[in-house]
Amino acid sequence: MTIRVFLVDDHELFLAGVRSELTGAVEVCGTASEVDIAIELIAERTPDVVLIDVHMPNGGGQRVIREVLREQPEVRFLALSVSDAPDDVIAIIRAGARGYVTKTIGSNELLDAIERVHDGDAVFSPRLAGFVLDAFASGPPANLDPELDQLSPREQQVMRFIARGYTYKEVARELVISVKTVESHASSVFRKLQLSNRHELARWATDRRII
Amino acid sequence: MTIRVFLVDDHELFLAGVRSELTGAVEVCGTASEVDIAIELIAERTPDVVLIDVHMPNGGGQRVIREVLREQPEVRFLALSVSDAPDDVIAIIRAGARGYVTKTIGSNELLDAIERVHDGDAVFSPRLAGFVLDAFASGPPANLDPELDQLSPREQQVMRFIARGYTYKEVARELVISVKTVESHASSVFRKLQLSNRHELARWATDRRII
DNA sequence: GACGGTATCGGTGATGTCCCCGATCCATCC
DNA sequence: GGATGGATCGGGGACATCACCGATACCGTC
Repeated sequence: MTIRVFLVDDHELFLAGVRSELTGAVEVCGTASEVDIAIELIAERTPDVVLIDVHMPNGGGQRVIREVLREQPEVRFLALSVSDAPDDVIAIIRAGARGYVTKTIGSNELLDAIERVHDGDAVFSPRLAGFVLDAFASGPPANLDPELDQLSPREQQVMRFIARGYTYKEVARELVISVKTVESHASSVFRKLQLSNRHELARWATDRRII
Repeated sequence: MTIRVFLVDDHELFLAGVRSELTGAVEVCGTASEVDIAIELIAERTPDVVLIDVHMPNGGGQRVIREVLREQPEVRFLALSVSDAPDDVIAIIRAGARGYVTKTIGSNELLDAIERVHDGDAVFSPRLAGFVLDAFASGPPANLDPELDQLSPREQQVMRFIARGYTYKEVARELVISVKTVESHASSVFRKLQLSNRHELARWATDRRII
């Protein structure tokens, strides 16, 4: 099946360019040039991969990533930026992006990067690779945590609420499912992470900057 | 009644000097020249005020303050240091010290500082005062938090355990009291801080770097 | 000596937490 | 096409949490 890709960039010309380059190879299921619209549309279209610009008014790519991952942890983000500044890379990876490439990239390489991110790889432009490894050594970026991958998307979602101190009832209301289902997911989370209660989970999550 | 004072400094000569200067005016109930020994002896002797050096091997004065306050929140700490570096002052105050004076101080002024700390005042060497006020403006040092003073020492003690995720039963075992007493203290804490459950308390405490 | 605050302990009861057990539905994999 | 695992839901039960009662005792202040 073709990969469903969503594009976010505040430069509409660039958006159109990328769209025409990608069409045929992947399914471009939507585009947005504003942060708030992007968050809404991604929730609606449920793409596999989101190509996202870093610098945008009203919160930038980071905000989109955080907002979307809270509700849809299974969406993969690939940052696409003109900048190769370390701070930008760190910020966007910490927000939860799975990769970072500069806009100098060619369409073939971009397609390759999209496929690799879709398969779960972390992708970085060659000249960023060395720097990224350094950053990993000092502080591991949140979402590439192998322990998190043990959890199904739904379990991650429930886990984030529990760690924030929501009661099961509140989580059930948020996700529009039954309390018993929340209990099931919570039990799975505890078992998989080898934690014994929600307090340990809260500490676990804050230590890893997941919440 | 005379104030019971404990001295901690890794320079034994200095320790002896201060001891002889203070004896008569206050009761020196013990001294220590190592961090671990200090923690043990303070727990045993329960002094009113601890005079403590900032720079020491194995954790420094900060570690002593944190460890002791966890179990004995009513003990007052007065830092006594050769340094007047802003970083040192910030660190030790954040750890929970009630005052900071340099070793250039005379015995009369030191006695006065001890009495004022014992009475609950915050004491700083004159040339540090301006700097301290600046620090307050940017980030209020943890333990001079007015909200914390609403809580009795016992309540603070219980609060710290609760905020760390201990169950009431575990707190009861730690403090060797009944579960019902822990519940009473917890209820008082919630009422005084206007919080409704332990999760809010945990967030409240971490926001203020109390735990 | 009365009063207020702290520390201690107990009972009752509603609700929340977490475990055990069960079940159905659906997508993917071999 | 059956096996596997995820997502959904339910019952029952042990225990934890927290509020609202109550009580006694020790302090210090006024």
